[in-house]
Parts: sequence; structure tokens; C-alpha cells
Amino acid sequence: MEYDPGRIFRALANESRLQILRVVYQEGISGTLEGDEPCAEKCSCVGDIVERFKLAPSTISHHIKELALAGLVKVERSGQFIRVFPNPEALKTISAFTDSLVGDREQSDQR
Amino acid sequence: MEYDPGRIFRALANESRLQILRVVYQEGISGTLEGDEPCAEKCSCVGDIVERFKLAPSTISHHIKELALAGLVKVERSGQFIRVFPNPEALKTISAFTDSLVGDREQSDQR
DNA sequence: TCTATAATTCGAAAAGTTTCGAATAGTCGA
DNA sequence: TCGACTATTCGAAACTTTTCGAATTATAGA
Repeated sequence: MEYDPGRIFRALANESRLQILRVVYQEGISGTLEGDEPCAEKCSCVGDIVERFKLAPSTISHHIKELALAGLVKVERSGQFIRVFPNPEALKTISAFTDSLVGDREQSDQR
Repeated sequence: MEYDPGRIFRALANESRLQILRVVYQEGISGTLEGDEPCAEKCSCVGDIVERFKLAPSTISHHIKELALAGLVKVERSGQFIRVFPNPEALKTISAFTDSLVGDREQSDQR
């Protein structure tokens, strides 16, 4: 799949989205992804995320959409719930961008 | 030195700044940095950058300031000119951020 | 089928960013 | 010191993003 660095950086350019991303990646649903535990218990459903931020559900929904459009998270319906889970694949686009910046020269601190 | 990931991502969230960054990093002044060539020849002075973009000098100046505040470039007066040069150190903050997201789990594509 | 729950879409207000031109500040050389 | 040149700051207009609440859509269970 293709990821747009501009879109990714725009998605990361907001403190709320950065925090949502941390919740999704760090306390995410990878354990329950293919499992049969009820989503309401401990996965990153939109409602779980809403509870942690003092932002309206519609606002969280909008931020998750931006993260999903950038490819940083994936989203999947599970009954009544929408599960949000990490997509580490997209993070490679970020390191590809920084690598392309430093290009030929050595990575280490010069000067 | 300390870099703020939020500030860095906000600096990267604009297509003009991304392109300025490419110019500074890829055709940058590292060769002439301590040298004695006149800056006007081939380094990243603000005027050189202005010539490549159809943006007003004040706009380019503003973008360079944002990049410098994020730490992505450094800026140094050299007589009449302001030299802009890469600061690859700041890029480490970006990989630190993505590493902290994936955390314990393996980096490779799961799922 | 009706109700409750989960989440999204829509439209609008507020806040933030991008861009410009005009005015200003710093440096160099005559 | 004056004029030319380089770049920044300032204020305003245009545009984009963030946020909300209300209306809507989707699903599950009684």
C-alpha cells in the first residue's frame, strides 16, 4: 500500500491525534484482534478513546478518520463497535522520508 | 538539545516546508559551511530558497523560522546573508517517536 | 419492530495557518 | 554616512483545521 508523507505529517501535527495514536499503539487491540473477547472490555473502540479525552465523540471520530486516511491506524467494524488498531507499516514511510533527507551523507551528527 | 515531536510534525505538515527542507538537506551548504566560497554561489541562503519557490521572501522567511524553531534546520548569519543548514540531530526525535509507538512489539509487519 | 447503544456526518463558530506587501533592521562597500 | 542588498517583522486577508451539538446511520437485543 501507498502512504503519503504529507498526509502522515498533517495527521501527526495535532496533539490530540498524537495522544490517540499513543493509546491505539500502546494499549491497542492486537491481543483481541482475532480473539473473541467482547470489544467493550479493553480494546481501542471509539468510545474507549472518547472516555480518555475531554473531546466530543464527533471530534474523536473525525481525528480517527484523519489517522485512518493517513494509514496510521486501521479501522474495522465489529458489531456495534468500531475497532481501531495500529498499522505500523505506515511508520516506514516516515523513516523513508527522513532517510531520503539525509541521503548520501552519513546519518550521525556532523557539526 | 531537546526537540518537541509535536513541533517537528507541525513543521513537516506543510508542503512548502517539506520542499524547503529537501533543498536545504539535499543541496545544502555542508560543503561551504566552514569554507570561504561566497555564499551567493551555491549555498542555502534565504534568497536562494526564495528563487526556487513562487512564494514571497517574507513567506519563506516565516517557513524557515518554523523549521528552525522545530530544530530541523539551523540558521547562522554570514555577513549580509543568512545561511540555512541541515540539523540531522532533530530527525532522531522522529524515529524515537515512532519507536516509542511500536514499543515492545516487533517492528515488522504483523497482520 | 422498537429501543438503546455506538459511531458518523453535517453545518457552523472559533481558532490557527498561510500568504502577501509594506515597513523595518542589519551589513557591506563606496 | 549613504545607498544597495539581504532578510525579518508586522498587520491583514484568505484559507484550513478544530471543535461542538444536532441529526443521522448501523447494530444488537428485548
